[in-house]
Amino acid sequence: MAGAVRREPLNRGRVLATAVQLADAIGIEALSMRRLAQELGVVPMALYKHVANKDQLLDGMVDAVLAEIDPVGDGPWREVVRARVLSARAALLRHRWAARVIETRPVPTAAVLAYLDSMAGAFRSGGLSVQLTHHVMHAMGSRLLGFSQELFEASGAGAPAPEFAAAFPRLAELASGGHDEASVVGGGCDDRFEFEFALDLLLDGFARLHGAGWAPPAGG
Amino acid sequence: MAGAVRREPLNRGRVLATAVQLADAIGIEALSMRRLAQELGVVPMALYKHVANKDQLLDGMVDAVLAEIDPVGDGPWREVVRARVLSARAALLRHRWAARVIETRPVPTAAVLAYLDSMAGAFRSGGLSVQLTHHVMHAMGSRLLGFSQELFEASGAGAPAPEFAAAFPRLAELASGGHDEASVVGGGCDDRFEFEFALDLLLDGFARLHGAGWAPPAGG
DNA sequence: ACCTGAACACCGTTCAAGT
DNA sequence: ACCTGAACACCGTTCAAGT
Repeated sequence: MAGAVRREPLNRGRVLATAVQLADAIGIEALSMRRLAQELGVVPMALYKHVANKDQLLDGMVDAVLAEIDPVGDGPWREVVRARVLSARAALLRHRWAARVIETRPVPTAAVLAYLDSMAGAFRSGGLSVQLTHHVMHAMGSRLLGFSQELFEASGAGAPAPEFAAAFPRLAELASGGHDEASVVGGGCDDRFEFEFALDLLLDGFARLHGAGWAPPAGG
Repeated sequence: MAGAVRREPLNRGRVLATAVQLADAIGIEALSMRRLAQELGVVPMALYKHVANKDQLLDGMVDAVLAEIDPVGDGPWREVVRARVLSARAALLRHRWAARVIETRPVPTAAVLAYLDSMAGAFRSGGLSVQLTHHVMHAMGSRLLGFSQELFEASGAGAPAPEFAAAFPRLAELASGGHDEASVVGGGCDDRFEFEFALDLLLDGFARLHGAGWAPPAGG
């Protein structure tokens, strides 16, 4: 107990793990280098010995989240892809800020590329041609990583306000009628159902094209 | 010429129009209230008479871009939706920052809701049930507005670097083989083709479900 | 009615030191 | 080798004035 307790020295892993937890807790927009330093009981500049700058911190945080996704499994390509995407989705739901950060990063990290590479491999191993796999990867887009941005938040409350229904009648009828009662506990909508609906629609489409011997359009 | 030239007074429209142009020119991340004020030859605080804060400025900019999208046309729902989505895509390509800002806004503006309402109306007018329209709107996600985030930029150069190909062989083969030569001028990939591939796959899937009398799953 | 100036509480980051 | 302190050039925004 003589003098201050000797802090265990920082390292990159501790910086990243703390950044992930802190972003989970306070949101990504509130995560600053200064706030993170404070959380670690350190002066802001101490972080720069372990992380080149804030961009590299964000990249490291993304990689930490990706590391939580299950590896590709065995079986028919459709099931392999489906299971992995849902595993990715589970990881991103544990860290709500991650989808936005991934979208925002200008250059993908090696871990993101490795993930995408393994997904392309799953389609190719299933027998899809290079060309079809290329288009399929684009068509999946962010769904490969288990997310797709929502243009309108589920917005909690069951029935829309009267002014809303008057101004946007088509949206209002969707909000009230989109799910049968059994699946809507307390109003709102079943995000997992919506995600799987689109995912399966896409996978069905890919399977159909593949089964029909899809080839690039002749003209160009 | 006696004294300073009298500046014409600011108004909300001029603030928003200048903000849109400035974001086109310098990028959204460089667009600050201070930089915009400078562009208008005015002190930063002058803006706050016409726009409550930066969030409201961004909302106004989004609405300005949405106003460039063609209204819904006449015809079969599939064609109506397809044409409108491609019109939205054209508007968003004119303002590359807009997709990111739309994704980022926590609450949709009235103009965004009106747009979505009209798209829901297009599906409903085509005879799709409320339930199917609900899922269809979710499945379209940001594609309703003509964009879908790319996890990897087309990344210009035709053939991937050798180190890349070694580390990510499945991605490398897609990069080189994804398009036939006629459609790939100078390497890279045809974004419009990819967008329409996914769009048509989804629309085909919706039409198939609708034609087959799709109803919500029995169990819940 | 519209614009200004100074100030506040924040950012990420550089540089030159401390132990 | 690792951490610190002071400083720089930025943010968005409030408040109290100016014309």
